[in-house]
Amino acid sequence: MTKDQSTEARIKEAASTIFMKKGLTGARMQEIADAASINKAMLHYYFRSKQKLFEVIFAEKVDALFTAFARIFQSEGTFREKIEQFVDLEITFISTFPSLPLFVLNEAAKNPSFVEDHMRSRKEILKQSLKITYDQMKIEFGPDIIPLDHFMINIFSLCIYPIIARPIAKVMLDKDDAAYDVFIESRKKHVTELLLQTIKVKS
Amino acid sequence: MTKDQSTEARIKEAASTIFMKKGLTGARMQEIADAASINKAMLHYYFRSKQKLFEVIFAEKVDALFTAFARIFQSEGTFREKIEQFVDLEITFISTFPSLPLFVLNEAAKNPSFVEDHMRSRKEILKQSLKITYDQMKIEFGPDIIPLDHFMINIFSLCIYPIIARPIAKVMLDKDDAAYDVFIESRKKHVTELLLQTIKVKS
DNA sequence: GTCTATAGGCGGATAGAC
DNA sequence: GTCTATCCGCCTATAGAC
Repeated sequence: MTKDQSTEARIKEAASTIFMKKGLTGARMQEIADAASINKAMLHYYFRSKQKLFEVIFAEKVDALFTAFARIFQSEGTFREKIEQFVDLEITFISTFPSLPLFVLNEAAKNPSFVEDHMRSRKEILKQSLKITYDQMKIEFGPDIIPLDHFMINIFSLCIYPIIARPIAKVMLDKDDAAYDVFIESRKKHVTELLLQTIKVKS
Repeated sequence: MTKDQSTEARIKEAASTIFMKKGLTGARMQEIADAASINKAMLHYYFRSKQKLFEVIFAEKVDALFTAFARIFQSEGTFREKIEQFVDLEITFISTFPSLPLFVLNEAAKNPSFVEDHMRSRKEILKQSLKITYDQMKIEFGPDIIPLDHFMINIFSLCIYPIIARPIAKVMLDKDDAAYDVFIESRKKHVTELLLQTIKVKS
């Protein structure tokens, strides 16, 4: 928490860390204040209430997720290269912020309407990028390919779930943290091949 | 919350509901007491503290998950039938208790050591069942098949993630709840075919 | 075992000086 | 804008009667 930032920036950075780790209900205003090296009163001065502060942070996180995904999809090249890059970048991104998806999913589950409203405006960028890739698939492989819905969900499932399920998967696969990192790294190639191989999967 | 149960059973049922919905920190003892049609004092009489009550419930949920998975794996028949049944039963099970995986993953992330210790004793049943299916794969398809680790994680990812990501996926796929239910149902066949088709995927 | 009443403290929020 | 001091309600937990 570097001192040479505006107070508001420091608060947001601190709140981001604490909320991600403990969730809305688990976080304490005092803890956020400490992490930002200010006192509780300032939190209320800048963001009025805990709820408001949380909503600002949460909205930013959803944006971060969606824009990251959208940017990842905008890679250039052949269809194979696109998938390769997308899987690589997505796994890398989620690995860098491993608590982000669980945080979003969890708070989304607890407050569906709030989240849905916020995402609705963001999804078009993502859908459009994906559509282009999908059309490219159709040209290359013909019209009889995996439905877009399944394709989309498969990518996200295969990239994200292994990272958010780490504590459980570690135990099931008998791996320590280092070994699990290697495993996740190896999934980049595995998932890419799997996706390419299942373009013509029977519905 | 049927009245004709022991108090302890009613408390556990109520606590289960509330904790799953709101998490440890979001849940209120008063709320649990109300749901169980008793008063707060009884909660402490039976379970001493909120933390203890939570741990009992959480342990039960982890057990429920693992034993359900283990039982699902113990299906009989050809390899194809096994995969078919496993995917079908797993998606059905998670759909019936959609907040269970997110609850476990979330609390696991917040308290890794507690969870890991508890699971370590449970995992063997599951691993053994899966190993049998995998050996069957080897006999049928030869030794050059998808690594067990990836196979295992792929199954869970493809079955579980679409259900826990429902609020987000709904928006991305432009589906209402009914349409999303249909989609999840359609994944039973899709995921089965995908898994069967990728047994010989390049590592 | 079950209840009421209450302790005790934590945590979000505000007042008000500087 | 930033701080200290403080309010006040909520929430866990316990005491103690029945």
